[in-house]
Amino acid sequence: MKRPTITDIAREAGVSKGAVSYALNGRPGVSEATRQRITEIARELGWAPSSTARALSGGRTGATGLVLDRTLEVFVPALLDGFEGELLLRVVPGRDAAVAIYRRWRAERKVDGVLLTEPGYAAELVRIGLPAVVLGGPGGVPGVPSVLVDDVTGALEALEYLAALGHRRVVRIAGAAVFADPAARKRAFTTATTGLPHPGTVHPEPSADAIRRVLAARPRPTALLCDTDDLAVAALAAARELGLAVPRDLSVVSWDDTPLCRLVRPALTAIRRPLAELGALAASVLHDVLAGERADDVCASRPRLITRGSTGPANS
Amino acid sequence: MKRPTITDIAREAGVSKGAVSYALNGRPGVSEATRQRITEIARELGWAPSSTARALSGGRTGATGLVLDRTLEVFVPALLDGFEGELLLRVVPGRDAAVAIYRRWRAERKVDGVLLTEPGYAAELVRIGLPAVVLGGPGGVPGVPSVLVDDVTGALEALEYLAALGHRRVVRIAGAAVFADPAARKRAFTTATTGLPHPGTVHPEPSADAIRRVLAARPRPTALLCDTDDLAVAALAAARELGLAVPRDLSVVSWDDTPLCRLVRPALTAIRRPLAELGALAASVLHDVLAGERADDVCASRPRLITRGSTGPANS
DNA sequence: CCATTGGCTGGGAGCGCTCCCGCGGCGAGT
DNA sequence: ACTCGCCGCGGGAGCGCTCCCAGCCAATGG
Repeated sequence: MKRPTITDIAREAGVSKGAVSYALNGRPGVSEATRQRITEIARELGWAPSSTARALSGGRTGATGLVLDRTLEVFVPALLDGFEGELLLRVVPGRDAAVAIYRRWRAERKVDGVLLTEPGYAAELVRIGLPAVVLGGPGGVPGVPSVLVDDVTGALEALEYLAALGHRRVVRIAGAAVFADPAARKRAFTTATTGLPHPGTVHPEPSADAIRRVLAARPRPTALLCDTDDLAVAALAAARELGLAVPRDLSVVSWDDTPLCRLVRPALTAIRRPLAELGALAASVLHDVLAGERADDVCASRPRLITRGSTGPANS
Repeated sequence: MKRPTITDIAREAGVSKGAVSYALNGRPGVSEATRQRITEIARELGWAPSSTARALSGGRTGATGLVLDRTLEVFVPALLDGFEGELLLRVVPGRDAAVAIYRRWRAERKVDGVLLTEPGYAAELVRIGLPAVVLGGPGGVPGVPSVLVDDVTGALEALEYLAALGHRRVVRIAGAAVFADPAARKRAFTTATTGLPHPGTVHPEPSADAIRRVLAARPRPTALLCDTDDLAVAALAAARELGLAVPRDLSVVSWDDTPLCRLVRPALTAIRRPLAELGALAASVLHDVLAGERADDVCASRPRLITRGSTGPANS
């Protein structure tokens, strides 16, 4: 009942361990006939490579690390969906704890590389010497490529849609958007709204209070573009408290389209970002980095606007 | 710049590898003086144990596996919060894929054990030969202990609270609650409501349609106890569509208290389960199982009722 | 004073795999 | 026909750690 090793296979096949290793890894050094035979024996012995032995010998663990801040919870499944391979996950309370984990992972050779959920860590990771890929953030640190979502076209599409509905006073509620470049969003929003008679403004505070204040302004905005789904839900709540009907008096567009958007009433129109694709891209970029190839920033396909009940024609 | 190994430490300290190993692992066999010296040298050399070498030699990887179904997304952070150590995470589309992952993890010695999010896998895991712990579900499979949340007292507290508010017609909306034993919840609900003039009923279908149908019944229930936060949000939406004001015409109590409960309006009264504690318990129980000790089911501390705006006095 | 005990320690054999080195054997070149 | 070169494979040395075993020395009892 003991687990078979390549030594067992070698004995069974009458060859050496080395030959078995080459054969099973599909690399040159053995004849096709021998390879076939070895593969067959391995199959019927039920052999599977020991990840630990591989890791020791090869210096690679095959796992990628992800240190999570609590705010990201909702996005992990979507991200992992596209991510091939295992993720070693760790939830930490703050920045120092995160850096400590990165250090330890590096020292203990626990992971080959890590995914960063915010660009602020990139420089630190370079210092630690752990390969890393930034999700969604702006690049800039040499050796730490980013995988990006094109928030600019996403924002443009949403704003064009709102413009077509007659909205002229659009306010963006900026917030702690994950996998996003705040500067890019801001730029996209301001350039897209410069043609409007009442240029859209950006509100920097993500609190519910801020939303109430925005809605109390005169003339009142007819549409909100919220950086996160949470903010959009908070906006719905604020509108309700102020006696504003959505979408009659106010249209709300959200960013991300987590399941939450379909649960609330009215259901939220949202800019859906291809998060699964982001995960897949991150995996392949990290792979390139580990292979020693120079990896550049890559961009996922454009977001799509999902229209639901929270948007409608402007009414003033 | 090479990473120090215990051999380096041994050379530096003038002792053998074996002595270093014993000293750094705090086990008997070396004198206290030698241990001190070795520890000091290890520290100044910046030594950290190689997890891969440990895993190869010791047969333990130190990692726990968690295969995720997409429905659980929201709970992972809370769970991990209490879980000490790393979790190897994998999202899969269905049951077969999950079993395949378990098999592979076992064959490749990727993880020491796994956390199960539903009891249905327990028997399979025994067959595969992977140590496992069931989160929240009913036990029953020998060798696979469960960590439980006391849903009975949670349900009782909520129902007592509703009774005190004058509610006599309470309906439970059953759903796909995670980390829970459906049978226990049902039992708790039926026993707690047998004293009421209109005994509470359990509706087995978790859809929004079902909720609408429940609310269309005459006499209409005055309170709903929803198995999940999603269902509670759906209930709020359904109530709204039917012109029912919450909490004036209908009180809604939710189970779990994810952040969602505070975002919607009215904010949801919820039975908060100690999920972080569940994670911590799971870690320690799994530890016991791995140590070969017989582990029994354990129960986390009782849930707490968090009252918010979705509940109020009965109005009919 | 010598044998026995017991605490410390050095040596070394694995754990399962990768990869380098080198050796036979075969076909091709002159 | 002889040599050269290359292909296919065997042998073995690590990777860093754990843990068993035997040897050493001091303390102790007879």
